[in-house]
Amino acid sequence: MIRLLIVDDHPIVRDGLRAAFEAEPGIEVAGEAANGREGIERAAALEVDIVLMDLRMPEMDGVSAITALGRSHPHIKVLVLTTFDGDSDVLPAIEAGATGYLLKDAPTDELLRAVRAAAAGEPVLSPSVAGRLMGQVRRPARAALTDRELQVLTLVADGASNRQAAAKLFISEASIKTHLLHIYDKFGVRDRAAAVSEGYRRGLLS
Amino acid sequence: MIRLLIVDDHPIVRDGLRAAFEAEPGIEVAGEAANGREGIERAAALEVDIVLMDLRMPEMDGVSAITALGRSHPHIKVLVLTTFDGDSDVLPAIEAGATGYLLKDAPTDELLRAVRAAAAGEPVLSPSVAGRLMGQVRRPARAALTDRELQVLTLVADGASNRQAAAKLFISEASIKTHLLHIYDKFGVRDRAAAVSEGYRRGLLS
DNA sequence: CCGGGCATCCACCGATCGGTGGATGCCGGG
DNA sequence: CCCGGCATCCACCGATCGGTGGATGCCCGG
Repeated sequence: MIRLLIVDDHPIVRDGLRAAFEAEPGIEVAGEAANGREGIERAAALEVDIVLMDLRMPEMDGVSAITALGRSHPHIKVLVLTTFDGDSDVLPAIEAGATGYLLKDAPTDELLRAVRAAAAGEPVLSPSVAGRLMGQVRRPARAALTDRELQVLTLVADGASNRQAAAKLFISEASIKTHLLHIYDKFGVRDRAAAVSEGYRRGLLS
Repeated sequence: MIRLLIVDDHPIVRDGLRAAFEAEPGIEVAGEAANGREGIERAAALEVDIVLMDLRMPEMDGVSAITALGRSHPHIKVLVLTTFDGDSDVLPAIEAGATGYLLKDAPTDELLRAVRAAAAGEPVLSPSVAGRLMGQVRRPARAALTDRELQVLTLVADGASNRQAAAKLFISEASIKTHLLHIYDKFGVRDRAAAVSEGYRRGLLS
């Protein structure tokens, strides 16, 4: 019997998932949780085998929860189940140790197969995610911004000139420019407007 | 008997909703649809009273579907049911004639009350949406961009200089600058980077 | 102990941008 | 029929930005 934990902040999604598994032989929904923190607690307490985890949740997001679970209970498999095809957390989730990645618009039987596959230790990727993964992996590996660079980018997105950003961060205008140039490099763009755009697309801004 | 149509591109969400209503006396789930186009067809064919409509869907989005339904079948009530609190289509949906607006993380009983209220002709707003509505309404009324302005903004977001944008649109650089100045006005910003940022925040870019 | 990543600073230059103050033609609503 | 919104174009100027090619000090990890 595969013991399952559903972690999602939307009651409706939880209900839908529970309904999908309820009738299924060999799979048992052991419990639910509405955020990452609850998810970690219950995954341990209920001794589950598989966790179905949403990424965007209050309290503690999915990626953090996956990281924590991986440390404390490395035998528990985590299947990420998210709404967004364009979700910017796809890669972080996999890096954090997710066993698989599914989109919520997957048909129910694909869900069931995925859970069984994950229980057997196989990695699971929905086709669209697999495609994105391959595309991203051959890319420069999504250079992450440093804290400082993100601060600068945020200020620029809010309309600050280099001078104003410098004033807010108590550093010189020259440093702002350097940070921006580094950001341009990492993003593969040539000006602040495109950098802001890329920042949103990568989920670094909002 | 209230006849209901569920329109959402995620089978799991449809299942969850169907399960929530199945047991409910006086409410009958007459059918489901996976996108706006199907939704319009089935709403008419199945003679439903209420449509539960997601906004983000392939083929035809929710706002377009609501607009079309409002024209062809004004007596059918549409309840928007979306995942995102920060969804930028909240206002367009209401302008398009949605009877109500709910977030999918609403508890099941709130859903039921909402459907009954909508059937009775009452407008339905989940508290968080009501708050945002009020906040927005007192704001400058979200000046919409013209088609041309949006084209320019999109190009700028992709890193185009004024000159490059001009070349792509077969107009002069001066016109690009004029369009940008109009955009700055409407957005209340002073430079292209902030305009791009605002474009994303308002859901005009992605 | 030394290399490398990070944050910080500097100067100089050409290119671009934003601001101002116009003008024209088209179209649709009052 | 005229006004207003929209798209288009023009010129000019100062401010800002992006590019280049450096430099320093810090701290972490091999």
